[in-house]
Amino acid sequence: MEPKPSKSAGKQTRKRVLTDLRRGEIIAAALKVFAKKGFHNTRAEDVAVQAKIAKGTLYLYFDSKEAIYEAAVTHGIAQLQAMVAERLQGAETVAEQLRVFVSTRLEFWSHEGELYRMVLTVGREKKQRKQTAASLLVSVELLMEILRGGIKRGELAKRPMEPIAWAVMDMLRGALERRIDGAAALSCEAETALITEIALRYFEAV
Amino acid sequence: MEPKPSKSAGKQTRKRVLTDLRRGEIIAAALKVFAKKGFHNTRAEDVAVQAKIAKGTLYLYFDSKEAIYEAAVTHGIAQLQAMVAERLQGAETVAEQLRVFVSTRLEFWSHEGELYRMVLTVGREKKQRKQTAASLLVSVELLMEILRGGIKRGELAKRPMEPIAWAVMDMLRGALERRIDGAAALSCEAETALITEIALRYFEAV
Amino acid sequence: MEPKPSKSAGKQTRKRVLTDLRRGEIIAAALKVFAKKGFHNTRAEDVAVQAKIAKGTLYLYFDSKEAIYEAAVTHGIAQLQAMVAERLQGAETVAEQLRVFVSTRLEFWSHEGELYRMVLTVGREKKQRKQTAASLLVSVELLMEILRGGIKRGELAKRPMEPIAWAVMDMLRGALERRIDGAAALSCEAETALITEIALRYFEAV
Amino acid sequence: MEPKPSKSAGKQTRKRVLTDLRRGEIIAAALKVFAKKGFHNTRAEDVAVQAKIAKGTLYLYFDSKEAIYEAAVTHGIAQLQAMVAERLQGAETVAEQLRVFVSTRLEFWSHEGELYRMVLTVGREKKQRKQTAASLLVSVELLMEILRGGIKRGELAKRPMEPIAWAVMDMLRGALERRIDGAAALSCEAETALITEIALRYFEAV
DNA sequence: TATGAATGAGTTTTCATTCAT
DNA sequence: AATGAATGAAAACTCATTCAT
Repeated sequence: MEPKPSKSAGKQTRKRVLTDLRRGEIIAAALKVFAKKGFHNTRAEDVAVQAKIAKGTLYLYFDSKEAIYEAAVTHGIAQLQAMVAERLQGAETVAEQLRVFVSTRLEFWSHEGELYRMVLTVGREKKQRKQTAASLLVSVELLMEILRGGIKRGELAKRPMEPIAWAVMDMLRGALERRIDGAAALSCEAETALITEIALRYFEAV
Repeated sequence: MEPKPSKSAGKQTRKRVLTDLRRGEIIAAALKVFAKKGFHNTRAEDVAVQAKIAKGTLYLYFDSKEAIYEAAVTHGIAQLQAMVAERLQGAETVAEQLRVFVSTRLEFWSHEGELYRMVLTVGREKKQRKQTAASLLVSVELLMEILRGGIKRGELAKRPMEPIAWAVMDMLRGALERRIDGAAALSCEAETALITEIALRYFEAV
Repeated sequence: MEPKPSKSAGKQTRKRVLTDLRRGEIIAAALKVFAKKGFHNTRAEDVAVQAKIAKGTLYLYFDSKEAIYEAAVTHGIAQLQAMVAERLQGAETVAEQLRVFVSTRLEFWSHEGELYRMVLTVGREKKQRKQTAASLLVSVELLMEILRGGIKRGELAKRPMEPIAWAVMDMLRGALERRIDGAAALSCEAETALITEIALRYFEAV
Repeated sequence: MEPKPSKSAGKQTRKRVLTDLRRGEIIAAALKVFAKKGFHNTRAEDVAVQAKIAKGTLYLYFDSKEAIYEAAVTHGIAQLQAMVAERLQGAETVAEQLRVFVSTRLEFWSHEGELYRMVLTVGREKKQRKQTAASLLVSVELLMEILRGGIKRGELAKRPMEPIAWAVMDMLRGALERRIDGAAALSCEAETALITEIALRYFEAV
């Protein structure tokens, strides 16, 4: 009935750190098994085994199997967005900004392949659809902001931006998946270059 | 393990036709419910109810819930490929062929949104991954064939084709999903024009 | 999510009869095990085993373990009340009516000892308290009706009835429990006579 | 299996007193929560929280959740019997003794409503049944002793005593429960008077 | 002595699949 | 062929009890 007791939201440093540590371990374990076998085909106990704890212990740190998934995704997304924001600091031209936008994402998810794969399988189910869509939207908006800057500074011709922004996201996603599936034909850099080029060509005057 | 014996592969015409009819009805029903609630959240009985038959009857026509999924996908893919092949007959220039390639897919899946959504959710799970990948490959190869023709005929500059082929597939997929999710910003035609243009710009001489 | 499909509430005679039969068997089995081991110490599977069906089958006929309990009680109470009402038909004097009221209950529950014991253990828990209290109230009101008739006809002195009505119910309950526990000192008839006598004495003029 | 070794049965006064203190606190806490939510729906941790100690500490003082229940009951019963014995000192006539017997019980349990409610729900389960029955028997015997005295002294007619003794206990219990459930119609005194009157009327010569 | 994180057996319930009719 | 009642394996989650600190 009562919700988990406010999960380490206080500030008792010692306990809080330990708790967060455990939660982190569980998330990592979950990532591994969810990615490998899919969310639905993974039993809560599989996660526990992977995390080397007992089944019941999971429920000391999370309310449900779903809660673990959500925590994992939220955590990953936050990390990525922070990283992108940081790297964008040093980029001045549109071309450079685009490159950062694309390559950071590509690299991040290449590392976090398990998380990515998990999002792919679970993220499309009804319940998660909104969450997934929302976080995509944030990315598209950032991208449009970048393009808008380029147009304003005259680096790009004035053309509708939204469609190409989505197209970039689509290509990014495709590249990512092929990477994670081991079916990538290009290096990270080459892939980045390609997507960037396509986007820039779209904004060349006719 | 063994597939249903009466896969209607024999030649008793009467019975075979009836069987195929039923299988088709079941597939259509499955499509509807799988797409709506997701594969895992759909009970075999839901499919049966939708198909207006009894639960047990399902198993006269399919070995398992999974088998229904597979049949549905295979069936859809085959239909699509036939349609594309046919429409390509009348297309001569690369631009026209690209347009057909893209718009046919867009239209087909827009109609078959349920099937598409199902593939999206289920198709990424381990078991189905190969099947999904294989059918994608077929499409990419067809697309490359089109591009190759264009280069040969001098309509396109000579550039590496595989990356852009995948990029087209990615954009197509993205467009499709937004369509199906009701989040599409462009009409089918506009979407097609955009993707085609991007592809062609890529092949413009520098 | 959806409630059981309106449990044989229709009128398709064949199926309905069969379903009710099964439900009855399950209730009987539940009575046995709940009474013996207590509601909480009985696993759903124990009921199934007793009913000689599989665990899952329970859930074709009832929504939950609790639902079985409720059905059993409701069923028993209804039976009892019908029986009392019927036997009261032939009773004219207060003394006779009281005798019927008491003895019918005593006999009924002696037979339905399992049900009674179940009500005793489960019926006091928060959730069921209201149900139990309500059905008691019905009995007390019937009893007061009987007494009121006696006073009106001058067979009894005019004294407050409610307290003695409850007292009769209390004695009845005690007698019942000792019976069921095998600790009864008197026969059913003697017990009935005693309680009736005590009630009547209370109404003797001072 | 063995009861806790340090049942404070030894004689190290200091430790023993402390231990008993703690046990008492735990019992009081248990009473509160068991009465409120029922034995089965109370988690060991609930008791601990109520007692403001840690979950593990419970098990330093009691072997199990059940042991706490038993201790609580035993403790309560002992208290009651001591109180009744004391108050009976000053009572000389049967009427007076009956009044004391009834009213003391009524008052005691009214105060200890939580304990009483707990006994009601848990006391009927197999394991506790004997304990409950035994302590009832003690009361009935005391009551019969009182009645026997009355008969011997000629205050009461000579009639079988056991049945009426049980009847008194039954009415007492009923009155108690209605009190605790907040459904009592009479005051403690009126209730006592009623029960006493009924018992005495039973012993009036015909 | 006190703690509370960890454990894992045990419980309810679901649902793919079978099979007697 | 068609049915749908029956099955029982599995899965999520709970909680009494233990034990390292």
